[in-house]
Formats: sequence, C-alpha cells, structure tokens
Amino acid sequence: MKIAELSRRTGAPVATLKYYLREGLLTPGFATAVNQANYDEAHVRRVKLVRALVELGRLSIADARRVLDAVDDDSLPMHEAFGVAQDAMVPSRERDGPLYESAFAEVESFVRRHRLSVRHDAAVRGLLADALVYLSEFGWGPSGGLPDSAMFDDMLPRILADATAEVAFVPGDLDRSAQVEFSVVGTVAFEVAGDALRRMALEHASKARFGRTRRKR
Amino acid sequence: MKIAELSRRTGAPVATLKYYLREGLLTPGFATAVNQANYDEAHVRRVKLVRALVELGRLSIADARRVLDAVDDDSLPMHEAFGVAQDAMVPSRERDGPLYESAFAEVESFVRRHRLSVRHDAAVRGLLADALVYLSEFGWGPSGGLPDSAMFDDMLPRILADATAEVAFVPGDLDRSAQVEFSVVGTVAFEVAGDALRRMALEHASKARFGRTRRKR
DNA sequence: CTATTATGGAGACTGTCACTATCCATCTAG
DNA sequence: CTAGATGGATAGTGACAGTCTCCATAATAG
Repeated sequence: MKIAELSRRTGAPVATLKYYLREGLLTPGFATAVNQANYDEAHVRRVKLVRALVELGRLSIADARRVLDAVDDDSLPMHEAFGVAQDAMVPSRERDGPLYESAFAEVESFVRRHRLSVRHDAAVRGLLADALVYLSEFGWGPSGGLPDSAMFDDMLPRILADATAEVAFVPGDLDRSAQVEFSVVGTVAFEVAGDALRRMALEHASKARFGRTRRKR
Repeated sequence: MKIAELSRRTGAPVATLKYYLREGLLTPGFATAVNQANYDEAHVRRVKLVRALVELGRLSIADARRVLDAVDDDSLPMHEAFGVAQDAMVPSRERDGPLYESAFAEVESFVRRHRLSVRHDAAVRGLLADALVYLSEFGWGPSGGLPDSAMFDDMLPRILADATAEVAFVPGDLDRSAQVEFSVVGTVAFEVAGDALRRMALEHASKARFGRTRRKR
C-alpha cells in the first residue's frame, strides 16, 4: 500500500507519517522506485502503536522511540525489553534533595516488604517517590513527614493479582517483539482504564459523602 | 513575606511565580506600595498546589487554572467543584466516529450496571472510552470489536472501596475550598501512586513469567 | 500519449507552551 | 546614601509536534 492508504488506514495525516519516518518511529517502506515505496500491515500496526503511546500514553516522540527501540531490539529478552519500555514511560524529572532520599528509602522498604522483583534502578520507583513527596507536602504524612508506604500495603495483593492476570493474557505463541508490543499496549491502555475507573469511583464516593448539599435554583 | 521568600519556600524561581501571577494562577500579594507586596501561607500553599497539578499531574497551565477556579468558586458546592476539577484533569481530544459511539455506550452500560453516580457528561467517561478504543485496535476485543466492559467488573468493588476510603479521609472540619484542594491533591497523588504500584506489579509479574530467559554474557 | 494527481524526500516553517530574561521606576535594608 | 530587591510590563527562548512547500519522478485516468 502507498502512503495515502497508510494514512487512511491509521487516521494519521500523510505529513505526520512523513514526520514519523524522519524521526525513525516508522521504518521506511519497501522502495520500488526513487519516489515509490510500499507499506504493509506491519506499518499500519506500528503507526497505531505510536498513536497509542503518544496519544493515549501521552509519551513524547523521543520517549516513544525509546519504547519502540526496545520492542525492536531482538538482543533484549522479553522481560528486559519490557523493563526498558516501562522506564521510557516515566517522565524524567529532577529527584534529589533529602526529601527524595527518604522517599526512595520508603519505596525501597515497600519493595522489600512485599518481595517485589523491581529493578533497583527502575524508573517507576521515581514515580512512587514523587507521589510520596507531594503527599507529604499536603500533610498526608505524620506531621509533615513522608507518608508511610504501609498506606499501600492493603492495595498491593489485588494489584498484583490484576497485573499477573494481565501478563498471563499475553499470548505465548507470539514472537518476542509482538509480545513486548502487546504488553506495552496493555500497560498503557489498562493504566488509562484503571485511572478512569478510579476517578469514576471517586466521583461516586464524593457524591455519596458530599452530594447532599442542595444545588442552587 | 516577599516574593524572594515565597520562591525559597516553594522552590519555584521568582520568574515563574511572576508568570503564575500573570496567568492568574496565583492571587496578587497584599500591596503595601507600588512595587511591594506581601505574600502569606495561603500563597505558599497555592504555589505548591500548582506544582502538584502541573508537575505531578502533568496538567497544562490552562487546565490547572480551571481546577483552581473550581477550588476558589464558593458558589460551587464541594461535590460539584470536585467534579469540575476532575473534568479539567482529563486531556481534551477528539472523540467521535462510530467506534467512539459504541465505546461511550459500553461505558454507559458499565456505569449503569454498577449504579455509579457519574455525571452523564463527565469527562472521565472519555478516558475509559479511549482505553476501550485503543484496546480494540490491538485485538483485546472479540474479533476486532470493542472489549466488553465486564472485563473491569471484578476490579470495581476494590477500587470503589479504596475511593471511598480516600474520600472519607478528607477532614470534615475544613472549609469547602480546603476540602476541594485536599481532594484534588489526593486524586492526583494517589493516581500517580496507583500507577506506580501497578507498574511495579507488572514488572514483578513479567519477571515471574518471562524472566527465566538467560541474559547474554 | 498526455494531463493530472500522487509520491518520497528534504528543508523550512508554524503555533503552542511554559517558562526566562530584560527593563525600569520605585522601595528597603544596612 | 546606596546596593540590592521588588512589582509590573514586554519581549525572548527552547522544546515540541507537527505542517507546509518544493521538486523531480511515477502512477493513472482519459
């Protein structure tokens, strides 16, 4: 298929596809002449992956490329590729100062307590640290200190069960890169879905508690 | 306190504070002269709120302002202000076409099935619809169709319990705007924390399933 | 066979965003 | 008295994610 159809199939403007090509998010089509190339289903799929990462997952183009590189690098075994992809999905940010040191210590204690296999340098630790730091600024911790990670202990078993189910859902008969791709999309989409459910639940609970107030007429 | 100290207390550069002032994210200090003004603890708190929304919650300045407006608008009862704030936290995006129509229908059926009090026009519905749409593109639904929202049925009771606990945690003796502020920070920070936990659990589960492959030496 | 339309590729350009930087006429602290 | 800070206004910056314009070449409709 030519680029116009790739555009039609994916909903992305031709100019955007060219941009992705330039940025290396999309491999060039199979050239048949100096100004002709054919694209196939793999390209369609890749464009959709990019859209999922960029639109749904709100990744920058640069971060999306890091994810795609991990998907494509056949020397990385499945699990490690997934780790790299995960890291790319965490926004980078300055995380230093004594507060962050304690926050990371708190994260570490959480990880150890639950015997989680989470790399020591996994970017996701920074995310949890962020949450702890901001929570403490708003007084969710003991007298201005960091909240105790035990706060999350009760939630973990269920989260772990859901995550295990999600990972189990990845078809075992796909090749490595398809598996990574599958996992990555799952991570992004289920994260958004989970956030949405959580917010709906919050609205519901908020209404139950605070919704009694009469609306003005 | 003068602006330099506000800067020191919040970690935000003076130039940034001036920018927030300009953008109306921060109310002007109490002027004591043509070029002097005093800021107080409320300003410190507000700056931290802005940072929480913008840095942690990744809201745009415009969206952050919408949240702050809801916090400040005393004519809005608590629950509604929270709803407005929630809506501001959902990235706006085009959501039309037949696929999205079915996705919204699926969301509606989920909401009804669980008898959730979620406004019919709540922006968060779009978020869940997004997830469904992207999931379907990657084959998580029945032969290319949308996934069934029943997929999330098992998760909801626990999410609802957590959300209820979170809402219950909001002190009842604060004034309305402080309560909204509290809820908003909670929404943002616990969302990040929840995502982090989920990703840690995924890494753990991924290692359990795929981590057997030997690493190259 | 011709006239139109499409293509790949390169480069320049755009609009948005979240700040930063510069000025300047006051204040204020030492 | 003076070095430095302040509020306020205006302009500038760098990153980002596309878009736009060209052009020589190909495909295709008539």
